[in-house]
Amino acid sequence: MSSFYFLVDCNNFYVSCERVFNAKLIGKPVVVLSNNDGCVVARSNEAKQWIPMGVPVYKVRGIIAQHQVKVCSSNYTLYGELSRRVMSILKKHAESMEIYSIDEAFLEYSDTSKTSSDWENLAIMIRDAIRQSLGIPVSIGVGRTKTLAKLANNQAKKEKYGSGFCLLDSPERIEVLLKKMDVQEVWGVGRRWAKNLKAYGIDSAWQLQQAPEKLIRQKFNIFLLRTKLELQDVRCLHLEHFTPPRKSIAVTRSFGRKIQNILELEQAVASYLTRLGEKLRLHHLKVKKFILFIQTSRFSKEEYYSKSIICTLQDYTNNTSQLILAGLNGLGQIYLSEFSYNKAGVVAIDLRAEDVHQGQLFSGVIESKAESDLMMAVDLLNRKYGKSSIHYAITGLRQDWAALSTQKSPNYLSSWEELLAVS
DNA sequence: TCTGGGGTCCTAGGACCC
DNA sequence: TCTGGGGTCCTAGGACCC
Repeated sequence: MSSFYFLVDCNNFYVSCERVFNAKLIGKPVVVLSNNDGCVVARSNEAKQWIPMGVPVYKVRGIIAQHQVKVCSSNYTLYGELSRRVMSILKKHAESMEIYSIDEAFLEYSDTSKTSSDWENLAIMIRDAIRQSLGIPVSIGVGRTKTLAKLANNQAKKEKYGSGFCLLDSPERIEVLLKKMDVQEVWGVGRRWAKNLKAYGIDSAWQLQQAPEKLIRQKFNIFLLRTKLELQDVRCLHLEHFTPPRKSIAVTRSFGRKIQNILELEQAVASYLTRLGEKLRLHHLKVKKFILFIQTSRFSKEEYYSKSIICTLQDYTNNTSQLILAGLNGLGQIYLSEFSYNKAGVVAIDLRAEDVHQGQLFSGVIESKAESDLMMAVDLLNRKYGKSSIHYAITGLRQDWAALSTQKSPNYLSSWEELLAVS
């Protein structure tokens, strides 16, 4: 007998986080918006009936007003902090655990003598522990494979007045659930593949489980084959106990308005590279190459332009001035003055741990201690006195091209100035 | 007027090399 | 004039996830 996986997933996580600190949001329809205040990225149960996931806000302004839906800008610092607390509670209840995303974790239990009701009691205990200490509701799906645990979790979330728990411990239960589930609800099957699968007559999760291996392998790929096997209760994916090293780190943003002027574009690129430098230093990484891209809006009627360039540093670095120098050089090569841009970004690739030294014998660039000390001092001051207290002049003072975030909740947990006052 | 951001992995085509 | 086969790298794009 193999072990069981519990997939614990926080319900409407961002909305639940906002509710922890603002009781007025409880029981009301609430949505949380993306960075740019552009799209809806989380909805409370009350809001789900009217507002689709991912919809641009301007399309649902009317509905928001009509039903008095509360609107929050996203506050990732707050969500990250609450996530850390959820995970530390889960860890106490698990034999081993993998943090899968900001609001989900897989727990593994190998005790095979437990009955169905033992598993349910364990799940209820975990759920109540998190609700009581943090006020965050969770749903729990249980299965022998990760894919089945995910699917069980989907089901647990659907049961409106149920326990938020679903267990798949027998072939009969698996069959009943898979027959109810559309193939697109399976973890790893997105919109495109669902459409292709349906063209082969595979509409439900059950039909995918039953589909010939040869078809899946030939018309799709090895990933989907693995998913199919996991639906058959054959374990292909295991718990990942350590987080693999990052392969890329990105800073990309849409602007609050369109930019045509290269000077403003330079400000944006320099700002993003400043942020990239901070992220690199935070993760103790250095970069040799980064992708710089600029693009016009995909939704605009005007001609679409999207161009990227790989900027190569002389040596691995996390020094902001060197990043900016290389970035501005790259920007000059891809910028065309006839377009109005709505987004830019930088993506660090070719990363290396900070402590690996491999000097370039002939490059003549050996990073001085003075330079890295300077970066450390800048990071320290910006953490202490707030973002961009110290910054490069090229990043601009006004930044009126930057996107807005108008409904943001305070950083209740991570900033002394914004701590919740109890009177 | 206003359509997110940050990841992973795979594939296909062209350039170039032997 | 005939124009192979296999490898790598680069670039762009597409699929998926949260």
